[in-house]
Formats: sequence, structure tokens, C-alpha cells
Amino acid sequence: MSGPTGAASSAVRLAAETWESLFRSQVAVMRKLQSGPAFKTLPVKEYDVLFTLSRCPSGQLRLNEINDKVLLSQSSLSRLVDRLEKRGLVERTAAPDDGRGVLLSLTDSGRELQKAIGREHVRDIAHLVAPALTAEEQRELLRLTEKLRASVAGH
Amino acid sequence: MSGPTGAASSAVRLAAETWESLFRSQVAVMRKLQSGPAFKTLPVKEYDVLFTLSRCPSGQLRLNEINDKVLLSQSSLSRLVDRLEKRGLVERTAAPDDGRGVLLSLTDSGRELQKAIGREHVRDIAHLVAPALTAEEQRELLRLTEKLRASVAGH
DNA sequence: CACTGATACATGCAAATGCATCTAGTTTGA
DNA sequence: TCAAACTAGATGCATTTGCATGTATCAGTG
Repeated sequence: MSGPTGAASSAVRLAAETWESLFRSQVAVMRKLQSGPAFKTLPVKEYDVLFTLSRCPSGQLRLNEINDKVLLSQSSLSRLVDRLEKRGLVERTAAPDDGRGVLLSLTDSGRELQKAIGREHVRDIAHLVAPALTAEEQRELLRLTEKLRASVAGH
Repeated sequence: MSGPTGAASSAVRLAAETWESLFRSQVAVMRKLQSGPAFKTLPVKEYDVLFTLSRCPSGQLRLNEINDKVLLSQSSLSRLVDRLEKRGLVERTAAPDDGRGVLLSLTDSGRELQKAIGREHVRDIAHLVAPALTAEEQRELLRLTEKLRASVAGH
């Protein structure tokens, strides 16, 4: 802990422990959430795409934009969208400004299902998070994770 | 925002936004980490099992204990361990106190590989986390995520 | 002790995933 | 202007995953 080498090593260790803790907490929470009844009808990853679309102001997103938000390979997302489309929950449209691109949007049925699952999901989240952290702590956790995400996203 | 209903609703929203942010930051960081060269030889999930074993004081863990730490179904973990065992990185042993149980431990080769990947991995983590958050912020993030994990783990 | 239910792990099988590659459209630069 | 390099997304195929179930062991009850 004294001298530059010690300080650097402990900075590295702190970063590693922080990430480890963030990761394990995510695992613990996700495990509970995905075992809930909300995701019997639709896997979490598929819901996540519906959710992402529902949050988007224009109502449409390019597949590669969605891919940034989700921990899936490009090909897996492509096929996940196939499944959603087959179930009539989303719709593929050619991107107007880029002939290669595909815009994804929710159908009415997709929007409804997202809302239905979302309501339950949000309740489950609150039941897990609210008893664990005060409102003040939640705001701080939100701030820190957003700061981390923004920094990592910008390389 | 006024009255009990508004307050409750905003508490629920805060919890949901906090989780959303935690989750997205995890996705962003994990995406970078797993694309690094450290995980060309061993998938992240398999490394994670080696890592978990390396951190354990007794050097041995039951499969169900490992399963708690990892976002994998029981059967998937069983087969992931098959692969690690086939590569000679871990060893299954019958649990002495429970005839149903299996203890997992690292082989020398497994320990070495974990250390080799771990060194690189820790460096990658530091490169992502250290520029994003101050040491003080990292400590706070560590504290909050650990508190969340502990609360969720205890139902 | 026998019996019922629960727990730990393994396995058959269908579904999901990722890598490599393909096609098509776009950008770059000589 | 046009060929080479690049990007968006789809697809073949092998690997990984999860659900349902099977087997063995354990814990509790009469």
C-alpha cells in the first residue's frame, strides 16, 4: 500500500473487486427475476427487445442499435427477432436511409404483451431492490452504473 | 409525486430504473471483456468456474454452490463441468458427507490457466473501470452492489 | 424401519447461441 | 468513376443451453 507499485496494484484490485461485485449482484437479481412467472410466456432476452423498442421515442430501432444494448451476438439477435416476428410481436421494415438496414418496431400485440409482462416485471424488481437499498442509495447506484456504462460505451 | 400513491409509484420507478442501469452497465462491460483476447482459449463462463474455485479457501466447492454464483441452469453447469473435466482443468470428487454431492476442485493445469487468464482479465477490467469512476466511487459501487446481492440472496 | 417427499446431480432431446461465411448495399480514395 | 474496403444483416452448421426427466441419496413421519 506504500509506494507507486503498491498503489497501482491496489487500484487494479479495487477495480476488479468492484466489477466482480457488480457482476455477482446482477446474477443474483437476474436469477430471481427470470424465475418469476412473468417470463413463462416470453424469455427474458426476448422481452428485453420488446422493452427496448417500447422505450424508444421513434418506436423504431435498427437491429445493430438493439444489439448494443443486449448481450447477444449479431446472428443470435437476428434469429431472436425471427422468433418475435413469427409470433407477430414485432415487424421488420427496410431502413429508408440505408438499404442494408432493418428497422424493428412493435406490433400492437407486441406492445400489449410488453406492457403486460412489464407491469409484473417492474413489481418484481421493486420487491427485490427496494428492501435492499434506501432511495438515496438507489439513486447513487443508478448514477454510478450510468457513469460506468457511458464511459465504457465511449471506448 | 404528491400523496401516498404517487410516492409508491415513484419508489417503484426508481427501483426499476436502478436495476435497468445496473443491468445495462453490466452488459456494456461484459461485452468488452469477453471480446478481449483473454477468452479465446476459454469461454468466460468456463473461466468463471475456474475463478470461483480459485477464490475458495478449501479449494473445493459443491456443484450447487457454484450454481448459485453463475447464471446457468443446473444441467448446463453439469455439462460445462464435463467440458472442463475433459480438458483436465478440474476434477470431480464424491462429497464425503453427502452421497449425492460432487466436489469440484482445480487441477494444477486448471489453476495455472486460471491465473494466466486472470492476470489479463484483471488488467482489462482495470482499463475499463478505473477511467470511469474514482476510487471513492468504486468503493461506493462495491458497497452498494454487495448490499444488494446480500439482500437478494437472503430472499 | 418403511414410506413419502425433497435434494443433488446426470442425461435425452429440442431449442438457442455463436462462429464463419454469404449477400447486398455503402463508403473511401486513387 | 470505379474498385477495394467496410458495414448491416441473414444463414449453415457445430456447440451450448435449458426443460423435463431419471437415478441415487437424504431427511422427516408414522
